[in-house]
Amino acid sequence: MKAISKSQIKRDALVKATISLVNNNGFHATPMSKIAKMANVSPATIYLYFENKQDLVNQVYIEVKAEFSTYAFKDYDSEVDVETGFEKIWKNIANYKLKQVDQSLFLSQCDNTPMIDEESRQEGLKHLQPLLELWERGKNEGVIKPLSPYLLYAFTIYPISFLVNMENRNLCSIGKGELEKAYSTAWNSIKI
Amino acid sequence: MKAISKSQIKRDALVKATISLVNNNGFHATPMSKIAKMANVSPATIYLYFENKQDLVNQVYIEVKAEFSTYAFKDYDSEVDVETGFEKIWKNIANYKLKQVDQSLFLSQCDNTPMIDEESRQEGLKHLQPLLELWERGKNEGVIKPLSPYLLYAFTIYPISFLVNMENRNLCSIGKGELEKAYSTAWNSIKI
DNA sequence: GGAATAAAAATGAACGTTCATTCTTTTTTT
DNA sequence: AAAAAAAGAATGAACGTTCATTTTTATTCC
Repeated sequence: MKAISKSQIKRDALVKATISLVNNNGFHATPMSKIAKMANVSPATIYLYFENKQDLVNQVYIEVKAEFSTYAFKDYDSEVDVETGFEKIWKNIANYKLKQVDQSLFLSQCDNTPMIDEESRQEGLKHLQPLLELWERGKNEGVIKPLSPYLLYAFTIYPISFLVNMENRNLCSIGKGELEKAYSTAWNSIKI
Repeated sequence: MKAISKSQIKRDALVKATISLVNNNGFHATPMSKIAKMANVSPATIYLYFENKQDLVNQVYIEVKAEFSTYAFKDYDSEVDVETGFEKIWKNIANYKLKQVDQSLFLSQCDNTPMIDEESRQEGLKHLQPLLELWERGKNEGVIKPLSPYLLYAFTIYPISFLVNMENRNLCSIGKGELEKAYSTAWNSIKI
């Protein structure tokens, strides 16, 4: 059992509060005072852990993105055949987004607003490499259509965000069956 | 030629300024004073046209969404066969998003943040009816897979936003060829 | 081991700034 | 000359951040 320091607990509480409040109110409508209150901490304490508000969200973004990427490639073996590998990664991502709803909403807000530094955004992009390599291999093997990574991403991964957002607003519900349908739609759109 | 009143010109300038500034800075980091300055108007004048800041963005959202929907169904004939109709609508939407980049970015920000009232959001959703009807017909005729409208939207229309966002950040470029590839990927993913 | 003391962590109040909105006055239109 | 539209300056509230102080933790010495 890894010991978790007290200050790590406080930092985590701050990160969690930030995600929740930014999801509900947006970055600029989330005062430091509220973040502090939700984390049961004095406003001044935030500045022991983070330089300023911008630094706070940048760090939260990078951490959430890293957690997401780790989950995305959990139990993924890069030696496995392309379709199997793709299914693994796709379902990992879908499961992450369905389970970690707060994190997903936060990321989708970061990715669609000027809330995050361009630098931190680049930082968060790095982790997707294994998926890009899998696609490259798939194209070489003639299993995947010769499309740019952007197109592949747009038609297979990006749609998941939409579905999760809709489910989160209670506009639709995604059960096992829907998820399976979504997966085969995704694969269908890029397989040869 | 339709006469455009002076106050309509001013209102338009305010709408335009709002879109531009919100795209670059986000809703809450866009002060009324800057909107006024960009529209060559006094801050107080904004309140002759809009109740308050929230009302301003709500109205801008609804108007842009309406403009978008009108464009989406331009020259669309609901009698035409499903594939042809879908191609028409899809390409209309893609062209709108590629040409009206500012409007697209604004919408994508509104759709992914708590910036807009839930009420205005509902309002903006109404216009997509003809597409939903086309999909329904496609399913009945056995041309389109039996998927929920959310899935169909997620895998055909939503990806366009991703591509446009990427192009706008100069991360990729979408020419005629890419657009054609994107369209057939979209159709591929939902056709039987 | 436990009192005394130093260091670190945390706090709440305060500061200066910015912002949305309003009020009074001026300019433009009728 | 009256009415409408627009302006700029003023207001009060809210925010990010800092500062002086208190509380907690760690270290030293008996």
